[in-house]
Order: sequence, then C-alpha cells, then structure tokens
Amino acid sequence: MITLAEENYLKAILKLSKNSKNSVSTNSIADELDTKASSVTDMIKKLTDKELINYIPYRGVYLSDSGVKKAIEIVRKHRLWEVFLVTKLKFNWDEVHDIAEQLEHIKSQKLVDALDAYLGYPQHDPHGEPIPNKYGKYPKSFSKRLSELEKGSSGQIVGVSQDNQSFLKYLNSLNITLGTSIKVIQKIDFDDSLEITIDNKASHISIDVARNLLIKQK
Amino acid sequence: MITLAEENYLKAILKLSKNSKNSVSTNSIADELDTKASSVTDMIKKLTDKELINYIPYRGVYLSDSGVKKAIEIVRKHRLWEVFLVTKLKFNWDEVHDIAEQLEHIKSQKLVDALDAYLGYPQHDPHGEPIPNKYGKYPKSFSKRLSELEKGSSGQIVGVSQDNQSFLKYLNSLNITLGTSIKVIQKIDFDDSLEITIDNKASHISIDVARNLLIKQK
DNA sequence: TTTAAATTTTAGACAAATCTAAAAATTAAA
DNA sequence: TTTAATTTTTAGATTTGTCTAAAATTTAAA
Repeated sequence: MITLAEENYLKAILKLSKNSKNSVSTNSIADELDTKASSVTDMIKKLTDKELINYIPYRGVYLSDSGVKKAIEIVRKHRLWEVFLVTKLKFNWDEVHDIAEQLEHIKSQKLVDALDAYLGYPQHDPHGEPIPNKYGKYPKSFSKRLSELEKGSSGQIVGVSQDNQSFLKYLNSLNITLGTSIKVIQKIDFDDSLEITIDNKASHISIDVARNLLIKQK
Repeated sequence: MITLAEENYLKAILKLSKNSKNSVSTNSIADELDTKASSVTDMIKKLTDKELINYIPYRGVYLSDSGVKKAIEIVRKHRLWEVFLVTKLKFNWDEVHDIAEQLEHIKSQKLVDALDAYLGYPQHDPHGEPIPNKYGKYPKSFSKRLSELEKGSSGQIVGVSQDNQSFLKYLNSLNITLGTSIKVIQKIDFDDSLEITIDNKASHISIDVARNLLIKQK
C-alpha cells in the first residue's frame, strides 16, 4: 500500500521530470515539497524499496514505469476533482487547488471512473491542464506558451501551467481568464517582459507570467 | 488541527454514546475501532488534552461539547458523500461505506455546504440514516426499530442503524430494502427472534437484525 | 469479604515521516 | 588541480499512532 506522503513525492517528481527531462535532484524535490533534503533522502529510500523510482546516490532520481503510472493516476484524480468542484459545485478556479490536493488521495478506482463519466470525460481541468484518461494517456495539445509567441502574434488563453493561488489571483486582477484574447505588442529585451493587449486593452507582464500562460493561436 | 485518527475516535465515541447513554468504556472503543485497549488509552489522553472528551481513568469517556460538534460534522460529511455516490454516481447503497469513510475526512467547510446544496439538502443518507444540517441539528424522526414493534404490527422500512457491508448484503438477500413492507407475525421468546412477512412473504430474522431495522408504522 | 476474573493503564518498543547538525561526495572556482 | 562552495547523505532525535507484556484497578464470585 502506498502512503499519502509517498503519493505526494511521486507527484512532485513527475512534475519536476517534465520541467527538466533529466533525473530529479534531492534539493529540487525538497523545494517543491517545502521540506528538508534529508527528509527527501529518507523517502527516496522507501520509494526505491517499493520500486517506484530509480535512484543513484548523489545523482538524482527518476520514476519507474509503475511510479509514472501511479503519479499520473494522482494527477488524473486531482484534475477530475477540480472539474467537479468548478462545474458542479460552482467553485471559482482559484479556490479548488487545496481541496483537490486532499481529494486526489481518495482510493477507489471505481470512484475515479464514475466521476470521470459523470463529468462527461473532460479533457482539461479548470486551469486548462490536460487530464490523463484511465489508461494514463494525455489528450493532444495544440497550445503554446505565451512566452513563445512572436511580436504581433495573438491568440486565446486556453490554460495555465501553474495553479497556485497567488498566480491565479494575479491573473484575475489582470482580467485574464480562460478564453481571453491576447496579442503580443512588444517584447522588451532588457527583462524579457511583454507588452500585450488583453481583450484589446494594453498591459504589461513579466516573462515568468508569460511562461505559465498557455495560448492557442488563431 | 485534528488528525484523521482523532476524527475516527470521535466518531466511534459518538456512535457508542448513542447505544449506551452512559460514558463509553475503553474496551468498547477498542472493539469498535478494531484496535487494542492500550492504544485507546493513549488516544484518550490526546483527545483529553485537546478538550474534545472528558475522561476519568478506569471510568470511561464522554464527548465534550466541542467533541460532539466535531463528531457530528464528520457524520454529516460521511452521509452527504454517501448520498452523492448513490444519487449522482449511481453506486449501490452497499458499496459506498468504505469510500465515504475516506471522504468524510476532507477538510473544507465550503465544500461540505456546497455539496449539501448540490444534493438538495437531503435529510437521510442511502441507508436511511439522518443527516445533521450545518448547525449540527438532526431531522425529526418518526421511525421505530423493528425490534420494538408488537406482534401483528406492520410498517415500511425507512432505514438501518448499521451500515456495514455484510449486514447490507444480508438484507439484500432477504429482499429487504428501503420501502419494503414488513409485518410482525410472531415473536419467539426463546431467542427474541421474529417471524415476519417481507412484502407478504414469510421470513425469520434474529433480534440483532430487527434492532438495526428502522420502520415507520402505517 | 477475600479471591478470582475482567478491565484498564503503564512501560517500553516500533514504524512512518519528519527534523537538525555533521560528515561525505560532487561541482565550481581560483 | 587543489581548494572552496554546494549538494547530498548519515546519524541521531522527535512526534504520531500503534503494539505487547506486565502492573494496577475495578468488578464479580465464592
């Protein structure tokens, strides 16, 4: 049986794997989970014993096949519950993360699949993140990051690649939500920030924000 | 912050309080939670420190006001989630207990109230158990236990006061479900068992079963 | 009312998950 | 390429929740 703490480590390692492609360092996991490197080392041993990750001391870890499968299941549950909270219980998209963080650990394959069916097999969560199906496959994506768009290009926001509360609140304050039309007016060399229009109104955002906005070009 | 284990103890103590009215013994809690008396003693100290129960060594425990409040919240969540699973996700009434056992520990007042509203403020769970409202108040009940009915009386099943899997499976095998018409034909002195009719077909049940069947007299 | 049985508590141990402080290994810099 | 800085691991503790075995207390029985 896999514990709650173990599930959180797997999820963190999956997330970090996507950013870097290489094996994941002890410190980066500690940062992600807001814990100490020594705690991570301890947990790495447990996950290695359970063959959920592979690990070379001082060299980092990567998920095994069963580890990837398990981690994707957790992501799937998290995102399905977020859809439930927003579409059925009328929560705002910036209120659901912490609750989904709890719900993702509920154990019942039948529940997940029933929930998926009940929600109509959604392909994206309220933040635009893709939802893996019951076989762990992600839907195909046609979006880019706003940071990748060239000057003059435009499109519509279809998602974010980070869903922490403060980021989402900031987006709300900019009047950016799913479907918002954005055009890149100017790219500032000095700090890579962008002058854009949001529904035709001028605005200015940092490269960090632009990197986390997923956009579909017209 | 109250832990998952503590919540389970509070729920068990609430349940046992209803059966006995008196203070609850260490052994009965151990039985209910399938653990050892010494573990119960340990936990009793923690709950006492948090002022969730009152405890006199060797004499048993009872819930404090805040303990009752907390325990009722957990029961409320358990039963609301059961309603969700049955009415929305189409689970059978004998499949939902274990999942609700997990869901009842999800922490978010807003979630519970939104779920309650979404379900249409149900007053009873799929087993007929009453659901406390957000202020902890139970709906009024007009039912009796089948064991309390006299020879010749009849009524309709409106609930059960125990929802473990094997009991519910047994009821299914007897063709007893919510709404079933029952008449008491004979009470057997020897073992207090009952001869009854279930939708006009003769049957025989033990006093233990009769005590856990809630019936509304015509 | 003394003894026996049952119940409850204490003492000491263990596994899970975490921490701090120090040691070991790796990487980067002079 | 030796030294310094950084990263990672180890050693030893701590907290939570549990256990077994033994001691203490209460209840029931002779």
